[in-house]
Amino acid sequence: MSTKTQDTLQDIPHAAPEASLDAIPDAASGTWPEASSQTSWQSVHAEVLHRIHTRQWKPGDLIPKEVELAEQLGCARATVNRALRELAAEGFLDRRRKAGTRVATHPVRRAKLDIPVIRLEIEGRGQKYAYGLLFSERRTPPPEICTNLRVSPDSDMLHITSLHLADGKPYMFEERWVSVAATPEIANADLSKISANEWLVLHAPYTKGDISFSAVLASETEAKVLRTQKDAPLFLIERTTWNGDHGITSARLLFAPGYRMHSAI
Amino acid sequence: MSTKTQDTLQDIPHAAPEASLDAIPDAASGTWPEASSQTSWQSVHAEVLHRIHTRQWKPGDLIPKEVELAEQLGCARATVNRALRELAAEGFLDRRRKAGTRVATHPVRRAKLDIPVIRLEIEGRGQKYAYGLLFSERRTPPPEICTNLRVSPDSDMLHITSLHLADGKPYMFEERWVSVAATPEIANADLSKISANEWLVLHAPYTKGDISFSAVLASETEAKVLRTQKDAPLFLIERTTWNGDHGITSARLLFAPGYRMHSAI
DNA sequence: AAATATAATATGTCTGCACATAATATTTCT
DNA sequence: AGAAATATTATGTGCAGACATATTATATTT
Repeated sequence: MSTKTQDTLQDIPHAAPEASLDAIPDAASGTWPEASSQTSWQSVHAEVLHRIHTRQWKPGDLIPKEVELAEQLGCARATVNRALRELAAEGFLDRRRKAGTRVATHPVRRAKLDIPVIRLEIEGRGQKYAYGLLFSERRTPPPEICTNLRVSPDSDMLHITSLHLADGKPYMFEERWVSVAATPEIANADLSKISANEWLVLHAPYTKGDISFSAVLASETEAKVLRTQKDAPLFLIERTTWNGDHGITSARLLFAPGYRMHSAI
Repeated sequence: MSTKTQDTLQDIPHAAPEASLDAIPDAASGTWPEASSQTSWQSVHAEVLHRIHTRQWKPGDLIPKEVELAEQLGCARATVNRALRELAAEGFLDRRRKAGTRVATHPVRRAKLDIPVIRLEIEGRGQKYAYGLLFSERRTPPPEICTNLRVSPDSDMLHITSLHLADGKPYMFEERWVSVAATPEIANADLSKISANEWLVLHAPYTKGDISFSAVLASETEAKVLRTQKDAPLFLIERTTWNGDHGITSARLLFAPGYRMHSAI
């Protein structure tokens, strides 16, 4: 899967002394598009990453400053800046204003977890999605929800449990509390048609959220709903969101045994 | 008013009536003083996010084009571009070249999981970290590792199991296979002093990685090592990394009961 | 009417320049 | 010497202008 990045790397080093921004003749490159003409920030990104990977620059090393690199690679400082900024955001570099840029000593790997709406997750795998509303009531929340969402014990809330299925098999069991005060319109939504999850995504924006992952044992009822054994190991996602100071919703998502969440890093 | 552009943007936050504005806790909040008379991309970022949160721009809506926004907010297009680009990267916006920019209909939330070296994770919580090498051998890998790492069944590998402790209590049980061919120097490392995890971070860069999370039951031996019961629910991280086409290492990280991984979104 | 070429357009990126900011290095003062 | 003021410097950000590229909209041809 060596894309053209490799090639561009090779190209970078020879920086034309004069040739400023004039159209570089495509020369012999006529092969694949977007190959040569652009000494882009992506090339710089790739080149720097390459130097890190080949250990020309080792963890902790101070790398050349932006102007120097720009000169070396034959591009503008802004371009180098863009590349280094992204690399820093990805955790490969540490940058500090007057101190310079160095290779991260402890590459805190940032796994980017895309957490799509459950329906899309299932459909994305080519399975058939189905959804069932199990239970719904409007009442005051139990203490732990109050703590979680930081709402008062007498708030008006919706308590919903539902089941998401993939190809007809139980996939995820959702138990959710929604603040009606924060999103009054949900009282009118037909939650047997659209999942609360999805409704909220479309109608209740949030500014802040919290998500946690853990492993738990299936209780008797949970096992029954998910059609598995009591004490089966279940993957649990707990999720809470706020809009400003308003607690919006708090959910417990229990996945059927065998569920694996994964990601590239 | 006075000059030309400068003032306009600082005013933005006030543009909206009442309430929700103060809901933005951090970010630009502190920096309202006249200090920066220039319009920052962060202000634009905040303003756009604000309009999304207040549903002036709803999911699916097409928002003004960059030049218009730039004019509206009194800044350069590059500045708007930077803000919108970040918002798109964060999953709030969808952008396509001639089609324009619209509010994401299914805000795929990106949880950024910081996965630090285990030692730092523990020390970061103020606990005392300890590490013990349980077992180490050099041999050919079992089939599933071959598949995982895509190496041949007769490759020279290191098989290591170790235990990480927090405040003296078992925290994580690690079973790892390392390709000696890919990183020969590891044969000389003293893995009773430094964990393979940490050694690899410093000496074996990788270009590609894969990580997955799931819930499993503790086997008898796993339970014993982690000082818990057989069939306890354990949080499992499986991790594999490559450098180019070379499989580097594949690890199974089993966390003691009660472990929760979490993140803000 | 369908297929194809052509124009229009919003975003993507590069450049050169200027100034802001944070941190370090140096000097000055007590 | 130690503290405080000052200079230095690498990164951070803003701007205007130009061109590149992807896509859509429109015109033209078959």
